[in-house]
Amino acid sequence: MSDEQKSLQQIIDFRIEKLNKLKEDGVNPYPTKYEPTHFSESIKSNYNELEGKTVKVAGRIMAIRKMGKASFAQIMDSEGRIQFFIKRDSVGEAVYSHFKLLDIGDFVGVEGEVFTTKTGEISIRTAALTVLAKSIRPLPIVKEKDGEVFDAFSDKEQRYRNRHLDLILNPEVKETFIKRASIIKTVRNYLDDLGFLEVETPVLQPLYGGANARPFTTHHNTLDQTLYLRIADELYLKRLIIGGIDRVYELSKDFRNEGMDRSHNPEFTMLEFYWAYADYEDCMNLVEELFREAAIKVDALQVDWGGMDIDLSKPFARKPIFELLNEATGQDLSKSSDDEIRSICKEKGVDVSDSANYGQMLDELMSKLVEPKLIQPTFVVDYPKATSPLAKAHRNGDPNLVERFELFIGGAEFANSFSELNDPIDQRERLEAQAVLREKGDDEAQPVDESFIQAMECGMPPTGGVGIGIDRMTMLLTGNRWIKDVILFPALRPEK
RNA sequence: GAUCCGGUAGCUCAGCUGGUAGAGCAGUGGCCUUUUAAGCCAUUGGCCGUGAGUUCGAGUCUCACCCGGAUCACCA
Repeated sequence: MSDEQKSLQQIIDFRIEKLNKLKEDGVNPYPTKYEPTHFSESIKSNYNELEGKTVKVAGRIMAIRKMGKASFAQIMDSEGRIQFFIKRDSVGEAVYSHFKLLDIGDFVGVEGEVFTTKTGEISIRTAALTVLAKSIRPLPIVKEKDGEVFDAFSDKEQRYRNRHLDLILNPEVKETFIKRASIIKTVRNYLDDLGFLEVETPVLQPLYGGANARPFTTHHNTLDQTLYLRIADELYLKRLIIGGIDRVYELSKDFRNEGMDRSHNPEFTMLEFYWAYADYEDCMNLVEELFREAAIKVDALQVDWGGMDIDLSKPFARKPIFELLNEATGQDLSKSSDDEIRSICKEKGVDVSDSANYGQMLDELMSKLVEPKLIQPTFVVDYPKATSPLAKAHRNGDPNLVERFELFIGGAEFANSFSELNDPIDQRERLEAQAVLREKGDDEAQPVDESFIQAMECGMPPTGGVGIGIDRMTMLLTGNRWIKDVILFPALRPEK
């Protein structure tokens, strides 16, 4: 009996039997079309006008309560659920017998007048019942009373592996993805209105760059060429800035061949935009407004994120990284040597590898001591040059700093931005320094992209650039703590 | 990658210090013409994640592996 469990097969067999009975009785269980006139929730909210009127609704049967010669059942459509009442004396023996062959999970069309039952539930008194699709595999049964849910379909593995069931049975899932679409639409509209041009750049790249991460590798047969799935769009978008597209953005899937956890999925959605003649402060203002705009659209100006009350309505804080680090360590790290910083790491119980350089140690101190405390939206500004090979040196003349910010909310990073480096000689030196790191075994350091540097040598205007993790933004604005809950089909190990 | 927790019927779960696998829902057969976790009677359904081991005997104990989750590590 193949790999199906016996009892499941039994259920399926029964359903196929019913399917065949319907066919034998001249019912097409899979017709081509049905035209509903109304949806469930709008019927309820417009009851005063619709009472006694005939409506047609279509949806999936989610509950059946049979009482001999009359029954109640509930169908779910795109708006919600509504109950219909079906009586043998009203629809006739034949139709009623067809109804009795239906199961939870089947699609039906119901036509009848709107009324209220004795117990006060707005319902449809069925005059005509149309089978729209018979299901043969059972749905998990979830019941509910007074807001309390029984036997919830809650196993995370099952939910992610069977997203269709998750969507049917856990209404908040659909809600999250409706909001996700709304957030993305808001982002697009916002940038479009400012004159940014949306573009598409290669996913398959001969050389990857624009971030520090390990890539996925693939191979083009005809070209007999190794290609990488992009880890960022940055270098291509800057070529467009060089080419004269002064405001440009891309909403794209990026791919990073790294660990997975509650905030990392191997493929994820990233917004990057580049803005000629602007600097990182302009970008900061834009990002702040963009977040607020999106939050308003999905009603999340104040949002509970895993017990943290995040307030996006107030101006975001802006703090230099060394101010935060100095507060956290009680030392002026901007004036400390590598060895001094190493001993501070030790003192504060922050693990760093022996080979960690200045930038990596500061990174580590930030992520252990500072970032978890950045609950309300905070722009951390003015990063050390060592970890920012694509950012412009700070205008204040400090040779160790670049004009860069990262946005932290609820202890997590949401955006990364800088005044883009447009000095081709400096850029070449910095990428070559990355290449040295690479040779020393840092497989996340970026390779030198000669054609990118050559493009920059043709002249690149001063530019502000930003990357925003759209999945994380969605997590925040929908109150979800797991990236898997904002990605419809998150990466999972294959089922054996 | 490390540690911990979990995997038992289609679903949600119980199963004590080893002694022949349980409930509710769903399903099936009845009864039931205003129910709503509908109800009542009867009833089907298990490679107890996989594989070894210990034992007279393993869902239960040991080991390995697979899948998921949590924490940490790695990582924007």
